[in-house]
This record gives sequence, C-alpha cells and structure tokens, in this order.
Amino acid sequence: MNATEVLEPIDRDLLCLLELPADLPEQLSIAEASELTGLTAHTLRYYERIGLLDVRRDAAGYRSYDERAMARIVFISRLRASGMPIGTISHYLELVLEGDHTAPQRLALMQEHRDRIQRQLRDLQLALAVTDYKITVYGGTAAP
Amino acid sequence: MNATEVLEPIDRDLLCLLELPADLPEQLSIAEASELTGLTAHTLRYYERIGLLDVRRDAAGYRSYDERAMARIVFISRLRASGMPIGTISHYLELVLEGDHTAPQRLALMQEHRDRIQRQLRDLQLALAVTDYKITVYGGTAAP
DNA sequence: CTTTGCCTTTGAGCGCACTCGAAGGCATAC
DNA sequence: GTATGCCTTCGAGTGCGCTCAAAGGCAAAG
Repeated sequence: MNATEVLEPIDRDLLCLLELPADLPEQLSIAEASELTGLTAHTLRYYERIGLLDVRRDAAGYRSYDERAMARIVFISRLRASGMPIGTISHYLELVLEGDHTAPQRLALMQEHRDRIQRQLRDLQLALAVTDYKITVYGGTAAP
Repeated sequence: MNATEVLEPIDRDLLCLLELPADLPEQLSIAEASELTGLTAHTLRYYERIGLLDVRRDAAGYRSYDERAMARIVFISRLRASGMPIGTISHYLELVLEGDHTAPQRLALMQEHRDRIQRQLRDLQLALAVTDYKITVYGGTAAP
C-alpha cells in the first residue's frame, strides 16, 4: 500500500440515492456539512471520534468534508434514521474494510435491517390510523 | 361525583382500530397484558408509576387489566412506536381529563404528531431504498 | 408445611446517542 | 494590535426510556 491510499471509486448509483445536491462544493466546513446533512457539528465530531467517519483536515487543522465524506454521512444518517444502532453501523463499516469476502455477512445484516424497516413502516401505519382517527374526532381534517 | 366513578363509554371505533383480539378476557394479569401488548411487565408497571395508566387490583393486590386498560395500553404503545415522547403522551392524557374544552389543543397535538409520522414515513422510505440497494449489490433479492 | 412461581413496591442503575464545557488556536475585520 | 467568530480536542454531563434488584406477599402443588 503506497502513501496515497488506494480508494475504491465512489458508487455513483448509491450517491444518487443519497440525494446530495448536484452543486456540492469540493470541500465543506463542518458548519456546511452540518447544514447539509441536518446533523449537528457536535454529532459529526462524535461520529468521527467513534470511528464512523474519517475526515481530512485543511491547513489550519479544520475538518474538510469532500463528496465521499458527505456521502458516507448521509448513508449513516439514513441507517440511523431507520433505527440501526451505532454499534451495528460500526460493524457494517468494519466488514466493508475487511474486504469482499465479508459480503455475505453484509447482505445478512442489510436483510435483517430491511425487515426492521418494514416492521417500522407497518407500525407507523397503525399509529397514523389512530392519529388520523383522533384528528377526525377532534374536528380537524385528517385525510390530506 | 359519586363512589362508582362515571366513565365515558369506550369508543368502539377506536377500539377496533387498536386491533385487540375479539376473545379478550374480562380481566388480565400483568403477564397476560404483557404478552398481548408486547410491552414488558416492567414497562407496564413503569407506565402506571408515571401516571399514564390507572390499573385496578384484584383481591390479592395483583394488577387486573380490563378492556379499557388494554385499549389505553395499545393506544399509548402506538403513540410511542411512532416516536411521541412520554411527556407529550402524559400531556395529552391530562388534556383528556380536563374535559371537552381542551379539544382544540388535543387536535393541534395530534396534527403535529401526524406531521411527524409522515416525516418518519418519508425517512423510512429513503432508508429502505438505500438498504434495498445494498442488498442487490451484495447479491440478495431486494424487492420482495 | 414447604416449595415454586408469579406478584407487589421502591429506589436505583443502565445504555444509548448525543450534547456540552473548558481551554485554546486560526483568521478576518477594525 | 485586538476583538470576533468559527474551529480544535478531550472529558464529562445529560435525558430518555426503560430495566433491574431487593425484600417480601399470595396461592396452588406436592
């Protein structure tokens, strides 16, 4: 392995799914990254500290987020938003580092997570039904 | 107010939405209530302690859950499952106790909650897309 | 009568995911 | 220069929602 680390190319399909803006600057400050992802600067530093992220510094020692970093942040926040615990995300990212032979484990992990998401979707539909019912009872307009 | 408290009739439409089994026993032990709702006995006691629930005791001093209690538990668990904080649920239940004149506040509260649920549904769809994408990448069958 | 097992109460403890504070560095404005 | 404001690190603190432990009561089984 030479000094400039060999990086996998960014997965353009995934990048598209993550819905980052087309006019994304090459480098973003932590404030900009925070603004764009909806995570606080505190949380971004925290994620880095616990090893979810690996962010370069500029000349002044400030964090500088590139497209790859932003993509990872959004990816992580999607998993978090769907209830994947941080420990599981860490584990998944370690599997990625370990190489292609961990693909079956990653698959299993993601299939399990999909099941969880679908359970959550069902639960939310039940909650929505109850909430909408209460809204009609209280005289509001429930169905949009 | 006389000794046998005057209770509102149970809202049959709501009860139906809550999907309690048709053959619900008149009285359930905490273990049965736990089994049926998916909440632990610990959690049921906790909810009671913080004032979300008000449960009768049998001759032995054991908790005895009737249909009304079960309906409330499921209602609360639906709200919790959709991310309503316990404090907000408490507040809502207090508004109910205060009487009909709090209906507008309850309406506002539920409308806010519906917005939250819909935001969660959108977030979950995004997470599902990413998860399904990873599943296809790893060679699994993503779309069911 | 004793064992077993579920129940009671109360207070304390825990895990997670942040969230904040203190002390200090860099850089642009005045 | 110095003030302003965003940035740094590191350790510690917070809030929520449970979760558990201890000490003891009730009751059916053996």
